[in-house]
Amino acid sequence: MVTVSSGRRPGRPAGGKQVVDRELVLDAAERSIRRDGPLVSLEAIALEAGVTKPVIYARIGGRTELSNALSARLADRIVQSVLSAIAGQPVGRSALGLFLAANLETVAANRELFLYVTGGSSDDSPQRSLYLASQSAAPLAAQLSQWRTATGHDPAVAEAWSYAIIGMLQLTSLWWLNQVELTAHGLAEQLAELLWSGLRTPPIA
Amino acid sequence: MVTVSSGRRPGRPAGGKQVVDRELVLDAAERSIRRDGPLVSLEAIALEAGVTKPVIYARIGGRTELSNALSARLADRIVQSVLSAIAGQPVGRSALGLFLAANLETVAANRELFLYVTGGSSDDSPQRSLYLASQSAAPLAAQLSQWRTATGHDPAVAEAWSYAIIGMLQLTSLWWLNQVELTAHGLAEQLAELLWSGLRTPPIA
DNA sequence: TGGGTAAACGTACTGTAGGTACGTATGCGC
DNA sequence: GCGCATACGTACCTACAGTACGTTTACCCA
Repeated sequence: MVTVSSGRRPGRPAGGKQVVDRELVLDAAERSIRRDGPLVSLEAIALEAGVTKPVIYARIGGRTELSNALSARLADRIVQSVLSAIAGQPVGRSALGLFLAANLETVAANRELFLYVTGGSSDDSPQRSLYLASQSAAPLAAQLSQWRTATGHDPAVAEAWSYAIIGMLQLTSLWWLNQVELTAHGLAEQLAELLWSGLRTPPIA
Repeated sequence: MVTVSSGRRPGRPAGGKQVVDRELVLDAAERSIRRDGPLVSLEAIALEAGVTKPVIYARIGGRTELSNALSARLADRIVQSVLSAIAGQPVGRSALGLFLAANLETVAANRELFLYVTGGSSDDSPQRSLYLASQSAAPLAAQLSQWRTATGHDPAVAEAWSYAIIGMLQLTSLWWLNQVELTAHGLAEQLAELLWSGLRTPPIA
């Protein structure tokens, strides 16, 4: 009898199917990050998934790719949350507040994952922040561009503006997650005021 | 004869003064980062400084502290550059444009350092982004708060807004540094428009 | 003037984590 | 029932952050 400690065993599994697929690895990575913080090692993640390191590499491909894959997950959650929050709302300050609040709430609900993705150590960290950002920025840019055109303005600013808005959210989230004495709604309102009306709020007259 | 390869030699130096002080180490770190990118090892930095690793630890204290010290340097350069750009200017959209342009130009002039500081690998990356941000955000918040009060508005938003603006700049910088087909001035203008007038630019009527 | 002490620093080590080469166990087709 | 491809674990290499310790030198006091 050669029972292995883990449930997993070497050898080709029956059915021609991998026992632990890519999604299960990502699930395990998320659990590990939630439990141990953004500094988890790949080995710990592998252990959590019930496999060994080379399997992680076969499914995902290194720490950078893992981070990208998790970025995609988080970005998707954010986008979904935002879309369902502003569904049916007319473009306007109210919808903007909902957009921001949904963003903040989703980040808060995925706190450790957000920290992992925006800062966790990797080989090319700067590019990774961009990777997460670009996934949220792309749909936003499309919306902005469309809206600018519809209101008779130049849509050329859409891309820069979308990165600006995402960057604003990313850093305020980080700041907010580290001290908080503000509800997501409260912070969203403050940001909405800035973003909707700009700094040029006229003197009270 | 026991000549050491390097110019440095062990033993207590004459004059009771350290040969390589903290500032020289930071200079060496900057040179290394500029030359080899944000992934330089501490050993490479030590070599560049003409000393060995333990000296780095004695002067600075680990990779996190090194990053913080360099953050402080970069933040200081940005603040100085911004101050001299808007000196004497009245608060307004024009000054805002100058503020943003000065920021972008300084970041571009310290490209690798910026990448190191905002993303370089460390143990607690997320906090480090905040560290850099907080140093730029603090003076900005003070200004904002003062201005809001002067114009009869609630200054409570100042802190959140300053992080929002810094975050906007941080991510747009990162995005801009990675493709650029825009001058610093051009991007600054786009951001100034958003930040000054807000999304609520009225339909053309 | 010489010996003891403290300062400064390099050498050499440890631990950890990312990434990889290789062997081995199993299922499937012929 | 025998090759062959597949899937996986074992064991390793490498790089780097961080540290213990020994050695070299200056300073100071007798």
